Amino acid sequence: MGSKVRTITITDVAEKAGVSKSTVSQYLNKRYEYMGEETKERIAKSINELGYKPNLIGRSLKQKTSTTIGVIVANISHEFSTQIVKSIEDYCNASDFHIIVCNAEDDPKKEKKYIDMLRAKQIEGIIVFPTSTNINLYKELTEEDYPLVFIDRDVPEVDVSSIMLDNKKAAALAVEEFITKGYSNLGIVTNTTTNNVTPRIERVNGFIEALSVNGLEVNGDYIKSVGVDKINSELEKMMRLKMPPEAILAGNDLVLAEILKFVKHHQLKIPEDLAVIGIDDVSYASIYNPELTTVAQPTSDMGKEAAELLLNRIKGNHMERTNYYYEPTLMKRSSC
Amino acid sequence: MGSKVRTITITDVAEKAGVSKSTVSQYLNKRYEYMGEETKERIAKSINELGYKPNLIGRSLKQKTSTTIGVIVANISHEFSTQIVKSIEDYCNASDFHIIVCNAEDDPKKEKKYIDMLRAKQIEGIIVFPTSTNINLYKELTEEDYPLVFIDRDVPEVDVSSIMLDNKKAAALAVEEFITKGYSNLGIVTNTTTNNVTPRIERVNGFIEALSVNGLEVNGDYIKSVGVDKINSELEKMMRLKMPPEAILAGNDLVLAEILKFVKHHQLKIPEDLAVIGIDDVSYASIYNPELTTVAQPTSDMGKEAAELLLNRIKGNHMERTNYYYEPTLMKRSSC
DNA sequence: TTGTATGCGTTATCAC
DNA sequence: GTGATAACGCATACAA
Repeated sequence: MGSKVRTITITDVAEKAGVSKSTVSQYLNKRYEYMGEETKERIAKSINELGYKPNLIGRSLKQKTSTTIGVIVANISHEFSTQIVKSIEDYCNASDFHIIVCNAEDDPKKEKKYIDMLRAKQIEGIIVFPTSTNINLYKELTEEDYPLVFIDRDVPEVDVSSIMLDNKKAAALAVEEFITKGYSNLGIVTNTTTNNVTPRIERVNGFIEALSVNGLEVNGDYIKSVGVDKINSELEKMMRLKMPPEAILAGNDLVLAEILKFVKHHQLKIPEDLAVIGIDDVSYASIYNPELTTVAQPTSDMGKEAAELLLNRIKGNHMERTNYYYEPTLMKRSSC
Repeated sequence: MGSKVRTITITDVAEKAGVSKSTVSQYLNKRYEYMGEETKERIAKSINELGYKPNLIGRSLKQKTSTTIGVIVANISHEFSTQIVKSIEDYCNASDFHIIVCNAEDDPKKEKKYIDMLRAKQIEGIIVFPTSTNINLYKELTEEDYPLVFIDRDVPEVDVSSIMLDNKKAAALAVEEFITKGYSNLGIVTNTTTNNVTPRIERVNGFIEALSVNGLEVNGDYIKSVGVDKINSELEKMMRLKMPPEAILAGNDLVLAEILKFVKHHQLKIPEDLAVIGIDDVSYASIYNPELTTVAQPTSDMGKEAAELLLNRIKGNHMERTNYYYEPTLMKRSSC
């Protein structure tokens, strides 16, 4: 371990205290019940003097637990991800669990690699932002009864609980706000939906439903799901229509950034020339000019729930698969 | 690990293949030299059929290595931190090392807790954004020859290499840009420097030096290092001076956000009423109105260097303590 | 109340 | 070329 000093073990403590290894082990695990006061003190003293630190690897091997869970985020560059991670960590910290954060970078291969690694390290469970391409891998894990919780996205084919935003409602909130402000030609731009990432699909569906419910016409030209690199050209097309949209809902933070770039480049005014709402309450929403109206996710609650669910599951409380839908919040500002 | 299925081990593979554990172990560790082709094949077959996955905990215990390093970030909410983490991860990934990310939230107690935990888990080394309050802890680690690398901040009292921005130069770049654009009453606002966080101090010093070098007067009223919650009131004071500053350098992303809030609240125009440059190239710099001139850190190079340094150290190449100063880049945009 | 013996899954030594 | 055996650091059943 890099240290030249011989690492000191429970045996050293035992010798120094003049007791056996097992007694020291009992002490470490706070099974004081039948232990003499004097023994306790001698052990405590030896531990201190030797600077003994228990080796968790030894313990893990014996007990087959590691008090550690893994978190595989789809892409750590999203603010959403770091907020969730922070919340998971808070909860785990309070429960004396550790977390290993892995960044799959939207790559199923990397995701698989990390899952394998975490299992090999005897990590007790994983919270995943699933890529939806590793369905068979997820199935394998559930068949082996390996504790797993999804967050942000759902994988219907697999029997795993998922913590999600109520994406339909998020879109509906935005649509209603647009309508309240007097817009009726509404558009939505999201990342590509071809790889079945559920939030994107649900947001588009929620958007369409909300239009219908509010008696507005659905215009296919105003609905685009494309890769981030193609957003700009799609916006070009959309805004050159005879009747361009008056307002656009951005499916996430990256899409929002693309839209703002477009607006800036064409020197449009928000909201006069184009009204905008973004899903995800980006860090600069309230300092942007104009301030950006957004739909916020309760990341803190969502992360906590995911961690709680997983830890309970690890502690043996088996529970049925449930999807948890969290309420989005409209942050009214001035971009609409 | 939660699986009801009995976990299958090297022994099972050995039995099934009709060889001994040692032979299987050799195979796993690719010491094929004296191994019969046929034996290899039988082992490979057994591994496949049984779905055997090596248990890294067992290996760790025996070999006293974990091929894992820890990264303790001061505060994961800074974009800077996630960029660094991403870069470290890339490097480690390529070297088949794993990383455990911990978030100290600027709390030395948490930092200590994480360091203890990582060591107990036999993690082979740590990259830290140091809080500067755990000096004795760092000293202990170096005395035990435990691999450690600092990033972002320096701790002069401790014999550990550090990867940093050339903070003085960063401040100087901003000052020069201000001067080029014709401003001469320059100010700087940073987070509080009372807790000895070196970048903040260096940025202020660099700022002052750059003023002198360029023949400008240093005005103490224009130089503020205060907690984030006090920035607004300090700005109020500063801008109410008979002669307020024409331009302000923001010490980091959080300070920049506060300044932008202030500007917005007072309906000032950037750069006409107040020119602004921020250290840290925030994600919204190029979409803000106006686009924000910033000083960028080469996060990718910095993270890579930190990882490389630590991994080399772990592999035994002892090296003298060195501080690495990385070149900042001025991102010329329109806020100045 | 404490000690002895054994095993967790792996690798390393050395004999065969 | 391959296999017995011990060891890593710890926890636990059982004995004392």
